[in-house]
Order: sequence, then C-alpha cells, then structure tokens
Amino acid sequence: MNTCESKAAVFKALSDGKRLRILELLREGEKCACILIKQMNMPQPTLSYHMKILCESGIVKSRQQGKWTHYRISESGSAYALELLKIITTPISHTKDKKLCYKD
Amino acid sequence: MNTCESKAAVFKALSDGKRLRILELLREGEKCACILIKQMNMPQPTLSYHMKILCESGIVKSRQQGKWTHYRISESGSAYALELLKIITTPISHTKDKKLCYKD
DNA sequence: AGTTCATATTGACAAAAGTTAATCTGAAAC
DNA sequence: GTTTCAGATTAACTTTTGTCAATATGAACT
Repeated sequence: MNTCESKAAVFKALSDGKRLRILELLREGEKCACILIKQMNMPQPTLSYHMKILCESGIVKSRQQGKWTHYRISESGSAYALELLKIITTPISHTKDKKLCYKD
Repeated sequence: MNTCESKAAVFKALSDGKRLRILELLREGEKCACILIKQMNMPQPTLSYHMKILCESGIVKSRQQGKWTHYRISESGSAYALELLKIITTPISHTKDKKLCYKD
C-alpha cells in the first residue's frame, strides 16, 4: 500500500514530542516498558498507547520476554522512513522513483 | 520550550495525507496556490491552512509575485528534515563511533 | 480615489489524537 | 488450580487539529 495516508502514518508516529523523547531514550539501546515508564514519568497506559503507534509505524520493534516487553529502534523501519522522506522531498525530474517495500 | 517539540513540528507537517499529496504535486516543480487549489480540489482557506504548516516546517518555501504566491519544495528544509530523521533513529553508540574514527 | 483578483485570516464547528482510571490478558511462580 | 506481575485494552474525557463560510488584506489595475 503506497497511498499518501499510509505514508503519513510513518511521520505521524514522529509528530509527537513525547514519542520523539521515547525514541531518544531507545537510541541508548533496547529498553523494557517498565524502564520507559520511569524515564518518561508517564502512566503505564499512556506509554503503551505511544509504543503501539511507534511499533505500527515500523520505526520501533518489540520483543516479548516472559512478562516483559522490550522495545528497540528498528533498523529496517528507520531506513524505510528515511528513504520515504528522501523520495517525497525530491523533485521528480531529479530521480526516478523506485518501488519502496520494507520487510523485517 | 522542549527541543523534542520543535523537532516534532517538522514531522507533524508531513503527518497529514493531504499535505503529502501537496508535496507530491510540488515535486513536479514550483506551483502557485490557485493551481494547487484546483489540483487538490480543495477550498481556498483549507489549502492556505496546509501551506502555512508546510512553510513553517521549512520543507516548503513560498515566493510572492504580485498577487500570486508560488510554492516549492525547499532543498535546505528537506535536507534538514532528512538529517533530523537520520539522527533520531540512529543508536547513540553508532554516532559516537563515527565521530571517533574519521575517514580521509 | 475605487474595483478586482489572489490569497491570508478569523471564527465556529467537526474530527482526530492524547490522557488516564479501571479493567482485562497472558505469562511465570507457587 | 490461584496469585502476582507486566503490559495491553477499554471507556470517558480533554486537547489538538482540520474544515470552510465569511471576512480581511494587499497588490495591480482603472
């Protein structure tokens, strides 16, 4: 799916200051939800809401380990977002569009 | 003022499907508002609202020519957004490594 | 001066996104 | 089995964002 709406979802995930702060924390490495709740000083459902949006955008990946959920920045998801941004801001004459599809 | 909030504003500009569609039209080259109104099939105040958000993000530049306003994708604004996205999705250890080992 | 034309702004409303207490789920341990 | 704990989901609410008719602005004419 390559509609403008689906592309917008990727940037919508990055359009909130608190989610960018979460990403900043994840730049230090994989972290579990309980750590992020403490570091963000945020109620548990609020963090869960933001993590869902980040994960659905593909930029963050989650890993289940027993009761704990670990989050980390997805290399492939980030690369996809970067490529997407590059394409949508490049005049058409300058480059031929290549098909964008990302998998994990 | 939170720095994450100001970063978020750049991506907020890209978080709407209609604004991405406008960008897509601007990839063809500079266009004036009256053309975009027709191509977007959008009331004039609605386009004006979206153009303001795109311009304030730095991704689009406007140029006044008499009564007409011409819009185009800003190369520097786009480059800034791209660099921003690259930084916020790159693990910190990787960035440090790059600074430590410079290539000729 | 006044008129016209292109666009920006205002204001009132509708739609979408964010917050959080309460509740549910599912995994590990007893 | 039951209890506990981590996290997801729900539901009701607040805030923010998007829409568009009406109006204002400002430039280029007469």
